[in-house]
Amino acid sequence: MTTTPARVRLAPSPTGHMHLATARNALYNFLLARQTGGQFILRLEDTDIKRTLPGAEQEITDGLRWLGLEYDEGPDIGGPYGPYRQTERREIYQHHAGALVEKGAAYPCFCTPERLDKVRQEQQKRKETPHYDGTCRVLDPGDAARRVAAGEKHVIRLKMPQDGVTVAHDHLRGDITVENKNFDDSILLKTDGLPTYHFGAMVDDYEMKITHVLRGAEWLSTFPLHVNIVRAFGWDEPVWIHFSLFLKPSGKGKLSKRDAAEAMKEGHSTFVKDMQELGFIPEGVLNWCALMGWGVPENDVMTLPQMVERFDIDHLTASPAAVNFQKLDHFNGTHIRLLSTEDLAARLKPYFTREGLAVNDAALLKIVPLIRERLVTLDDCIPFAAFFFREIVSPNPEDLVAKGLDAKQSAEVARRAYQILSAQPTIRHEDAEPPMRAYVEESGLNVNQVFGIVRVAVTGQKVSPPLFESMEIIGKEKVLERLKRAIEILEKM
RNA sequence: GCCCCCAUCGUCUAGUGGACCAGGACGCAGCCCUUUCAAGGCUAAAACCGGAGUUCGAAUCUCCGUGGGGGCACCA
Repeated sequence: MTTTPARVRLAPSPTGHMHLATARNALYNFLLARQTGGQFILRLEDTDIKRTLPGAEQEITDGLRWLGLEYDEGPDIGGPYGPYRQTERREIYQHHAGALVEKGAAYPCFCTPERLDKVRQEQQKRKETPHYDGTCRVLDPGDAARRVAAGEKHVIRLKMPQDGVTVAHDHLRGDITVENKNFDDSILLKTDGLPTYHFGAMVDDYEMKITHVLRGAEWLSTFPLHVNIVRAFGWDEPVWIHFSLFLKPSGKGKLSKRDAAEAMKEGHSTFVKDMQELGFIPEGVLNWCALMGWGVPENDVMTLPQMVERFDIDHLTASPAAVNFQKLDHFNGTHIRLLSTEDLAARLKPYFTREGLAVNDAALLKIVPLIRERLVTLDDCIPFAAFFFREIVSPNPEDLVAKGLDAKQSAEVARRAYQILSAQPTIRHEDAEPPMRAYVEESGLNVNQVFGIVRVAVTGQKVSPPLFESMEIIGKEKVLERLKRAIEILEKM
């Protein structure tokens, strides 16, 4: 276990919806920070102006807060190493890029995008790997400096070593060795003066004193480049960890936008913003995400504090993981069952309100224990408990007819139930159930038939929480009213 | 095409050379409980990608295959 405080960061681009994988990455970073008493930092990699989407930053900060992954430093809360948006850090990158050019480790490049495109196309035609041809690498530094001073458009490229190998060390995967001839002289600073991801991230990780870079495996192929940038400066390297990617449920390819739409049809999503609406709770989502890329031998139901305690960067998984929404359902239901009655009631209330139902708080507190173990998602409270808050229920007439009986016989059962219940001083379940059971005995019918009719009459549905406890909450008056209405329906059949 | 990464039940995973006829979880099947639906309890089926090597001993180390994934932008 790491004991020195870790400074870690989540560095998303505000270019789309906050993805599940971002949540998982945030979680792992958060866990390491909390476990070591370090800091979790949010930094926005917003250097691709064209792709930056309004609202995307808000979605990320909202998503993190909803999940309970509070960050210690970030664009909206500031911190000692700000600003935390890369577009606000231009001079810092320019300063560092200049230093690299000074050292001879980088150089200005005046090639136009059009020329580069042409070169690329020709290379592809010759079935070569596309790469920068090095035209400006060999320019005289003095000439280049004069052209820059004259205001000529240019980018800054890293002067990569051309022979030998680069060995980059990943904490999870060990040494990754790549021959340097496979590298390009990558662009560090774009014509617009903003850094590319590669450069911006390395500079900021250094400036922000990041100790552990925990990110997805999509960065693995550029990892040696990043290491070369850090080494060109002579900076200390952080601990690098590239964890597993999330794959489509089929395991074929990484999650895409299309998969989000597909998942929505089944009441799931790969976007964090949808989770709450779909009735998932942060505890469930977090537990689910945590176990894709990290395995525990036993007791895999964990709350955030428990995860903080047990998380271990030495036991992460390197192989990609196919997402399994059934497992999300399972963890969500499990964590719902772990909530206190008051907590669950408070979380359920908005879902009733959303349906236009007026919630009686005292009743809700009594309802929660009845439906708790039936909920997979919070919005399941509607099919299970909406009837408590409706004035009338409208049962499907056919559902009122018990199996093995006809409408007339069923009406008779309902009438007897009405008599028995109206004769009771109270409708508390301990009072109401014994006489009803006695009636079942003497009638020769079975409990399913009798209780089934009453259930449909009183709740309006075939599936409901336990009948007598439910009737107690609904109240004698309403129960009798609903029974009466059911009798009328049956008599008309 | 080139480069890199990965490989245990259908899926997520435990496993760091002997404690493994491979453990847990989801899902699936059966049973129990039960007024419906759940939840819960019990039981079952289900995996070390293939081949060489190292070793007294390999799921674990090495190599080669195969399969899967990621990347090859003035995107991140």
